[in-house]
Amino acid sequence: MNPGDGKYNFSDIEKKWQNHWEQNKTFSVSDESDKPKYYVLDMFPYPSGAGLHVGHPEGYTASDIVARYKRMNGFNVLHPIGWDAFGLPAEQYAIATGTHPAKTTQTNIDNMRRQIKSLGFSYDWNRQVDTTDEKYYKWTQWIFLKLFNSYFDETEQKAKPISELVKKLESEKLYVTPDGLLIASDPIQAISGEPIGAFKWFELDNQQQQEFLDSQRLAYEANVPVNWCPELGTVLANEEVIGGKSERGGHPVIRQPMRQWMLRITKYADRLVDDLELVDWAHSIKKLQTDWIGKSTGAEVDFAVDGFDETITVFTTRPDTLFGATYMVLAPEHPLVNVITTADKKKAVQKYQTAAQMKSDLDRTDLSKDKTGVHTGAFAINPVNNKKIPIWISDYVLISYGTGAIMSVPAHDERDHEFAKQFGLEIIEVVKPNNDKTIIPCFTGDGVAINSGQFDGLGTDEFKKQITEWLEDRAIGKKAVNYKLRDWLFSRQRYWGEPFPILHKEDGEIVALDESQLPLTLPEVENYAPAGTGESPLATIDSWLNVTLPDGTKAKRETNTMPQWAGSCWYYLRYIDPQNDAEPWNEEKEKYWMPVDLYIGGAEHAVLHLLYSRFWHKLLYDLGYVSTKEPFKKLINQGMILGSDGQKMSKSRGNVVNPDTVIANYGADSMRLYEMFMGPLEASKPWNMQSVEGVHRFLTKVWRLAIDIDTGRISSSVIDSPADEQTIKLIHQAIKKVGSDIENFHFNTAISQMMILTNHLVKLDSVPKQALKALIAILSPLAPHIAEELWQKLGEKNTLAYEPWPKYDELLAKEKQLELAVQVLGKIKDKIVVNADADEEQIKQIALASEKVTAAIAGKEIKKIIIIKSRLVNIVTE
RNA sequence: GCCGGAGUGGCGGAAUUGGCAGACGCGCGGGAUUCAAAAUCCCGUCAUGGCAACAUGGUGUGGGUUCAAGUCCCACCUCCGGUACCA
Repeated sequence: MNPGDGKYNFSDIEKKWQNHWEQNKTFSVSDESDKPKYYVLDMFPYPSGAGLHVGHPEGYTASDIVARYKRMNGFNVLHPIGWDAFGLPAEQYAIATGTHPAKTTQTNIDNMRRQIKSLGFSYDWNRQVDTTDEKYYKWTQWIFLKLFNSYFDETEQKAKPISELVKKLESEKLYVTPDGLLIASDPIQAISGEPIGAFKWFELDNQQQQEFLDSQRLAYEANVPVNWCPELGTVLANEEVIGGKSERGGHPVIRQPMRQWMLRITKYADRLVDDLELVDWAHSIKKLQTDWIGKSTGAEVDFAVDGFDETITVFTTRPDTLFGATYMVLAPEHPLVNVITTADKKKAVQKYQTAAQMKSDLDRTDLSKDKTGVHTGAFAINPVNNKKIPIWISDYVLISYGTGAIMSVPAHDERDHEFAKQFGLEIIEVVKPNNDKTIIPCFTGDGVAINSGQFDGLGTDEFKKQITEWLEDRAIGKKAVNYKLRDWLFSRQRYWGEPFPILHKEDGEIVALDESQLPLTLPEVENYAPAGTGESPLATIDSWLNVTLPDGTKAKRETNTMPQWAGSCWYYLRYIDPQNDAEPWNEEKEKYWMPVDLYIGGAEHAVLHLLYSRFWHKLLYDLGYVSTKEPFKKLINQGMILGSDGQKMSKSRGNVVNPDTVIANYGADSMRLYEMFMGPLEASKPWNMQSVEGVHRFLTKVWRLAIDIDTGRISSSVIDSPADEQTIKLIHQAIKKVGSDIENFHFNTAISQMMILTNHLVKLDSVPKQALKALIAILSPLAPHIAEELWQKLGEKNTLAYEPWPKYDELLAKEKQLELAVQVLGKIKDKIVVNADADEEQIKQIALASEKVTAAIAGKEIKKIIIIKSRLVNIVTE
């Protein structure tokens, strides 16, 4: 061995321990243990061709530190990783090159796995999941079948098997109304015997029964408007449409209804809001979800159309402003538009409807600074005062919210106000502010009713209550709730996704595959491009598409595939029992591991992924497959890592940092430490390569503290003798602070504290072995490779991974002597040193004895002396 | 526009939640070691004035509460993130 050979060789050390952990299956975790469980989950990555980005390891490092810390504290820790591997990039690459997406995906997974492994995370690699693996998506399809075969029981507010609904219908506990609603045959509900106009189950023919059941399923088919590009022969996502043209090629895109699969997430809207109370998430994320769901309470009101039998129902949150409704607006797509439009207006209305159809949802909002609209020529009757009000159409009213129609109160709604100004419509004020005398042009707040007949003088809340009753008494309105949340459009016209386990019979009947027929795997195709008919490439594979059922009838497979969200909706459950081929997970194991104790991931998934998986979880809960109402107990969103220029990292800016480079130059431990040292986990912060060097220097310092770099053996200055008082104090302070900082996710200050301890230890002539061991132990969750290596060099045989977290003594961590600031009127005049156990009187005497203090208070009267033990003394003078 | 979050040295950030502002790290300046360099170590580093002890000011801006404010209250400015006519 040559001088210097024993220096900190991170590459060898890190490789050595990564191999050691792998070969010894150090982090493979058992489902049976006496220890308390702890489930730490990372948002699993999409295996992109670009590989890992420095943003990924931030969350992964944080969760790994917690996982390792919890292991050392006696928990049985489940810490898995997997691959969210369906996705557009692999499919686009397939369209361009003909390479099977599975092949691209596998290459990318291999690369990303190598990168993740090179960071030394303590994942249980036996539990990897891959959403594109048919052994995995078999169960994604299984959950889809659960959705398809369930309905939502409104009275119990939970999902139930649709077979139970059939039983209730057959036994005539429920009837079906002509407009497809369920009503109870219960005598309380239907006082005078049989509900009028409702059908008993046997009164419906087979097709009607099927149609009715389909209308109740949590997964259903519907015609919904999509971005259809005839030129490209495909449906486009909203992001792929720019200014009404396709992003690629610039071809026109129209909003066209097409057959799509939908999931009835809206049935869970209330529970998705209410159960946020049960989880420990950042307030801002909860609010984001609540706003997304957008529950609003108000009333539905029927307006008669003058000269027609039809009525138009509107939804309003302000029924108290009914007297101010001076006109009405329908969405251009509203079905009654064509019925009520007068002959002289037909042309203009149709022109407007076509124009609206050409615009995407985004354009309808973004580009229109001025309100547009057309009068239909028809009039409605305001039910509160029988006034005739004009009916307009305008694209500021959305067909997909509420009833697709509004009553317009231009005096108290900004959008209506703007519209009325634009077209010179009447504005009547019906609310005045509570205390304000001045009339505000468009007052949208609560106040007191005016110009509202017998309701004048009522406060907004009271008015709402009374008018709703008034409407209900006359059967022209009722209380109603609406949500911004829409049913989830669940189908994509793509190849690279989970196929739906659904068959369409020739007579139109929809049949689900039996669970025993799963998985329904993807066929091989020649060409990955869309079929051109709005269908996926699957529609072009006749051998896969056409099926003959056992009874001889012919059917076609569903050619849509599921969106990328599907696989990520439940992966945290599969980790619990990833090899199980008989069921998605074992019940006992689920009870043991769930819920996820800590979930770390990017804030970009704050709404959709978390909402969708909560929805699926609630379905599974209702059906008895999972034991918790909510899947994720605690959620942390790591902030974004920016380039050194403070900008978002991107190829075009040339500020992307590749983790491989950092690991090659400084090692995984330095990388991990730096990611955590940058600042608070949840904040976004810029990368600075020089600071990486800083934490690297710290690790080198720890290494030299323990190791003689010439021999590579434990340094002769490390001795087995008791530490001095100061050292003991710093050790105990460090154990305490690092532990509590990890529990609170303050990794940056935990590292600072270890630096303080190390800076002290290197100054000592001899290093007490116990001090060194404590430092290594508390460093190990953050920088596990160097810690394991030093631990071993100190003669320890076992991995540090399950070594108990060092204990600290509160008394020993305390300062014996305290330095207090002495202030006069809040300004520091001097500092004094007192014993930690000094009482207030003693502190006072010492403080007043200070020359600088006596000088400062000379000639003044002392009014008060404030003593904050261990902090300061403040002398208040006249 | 609306809703969140944040503004602290040259930079990243600390500050027991109302109690010594700037911990820790980067950078920078000076020094030691070295033939020299790298590495390492030591000293300094908020601003202004002063050789210095020290004094004064200082946490986006303006006001307020308090013995005491980065922290609490009111108004405003800037940046970042989300959202987009949801009646």
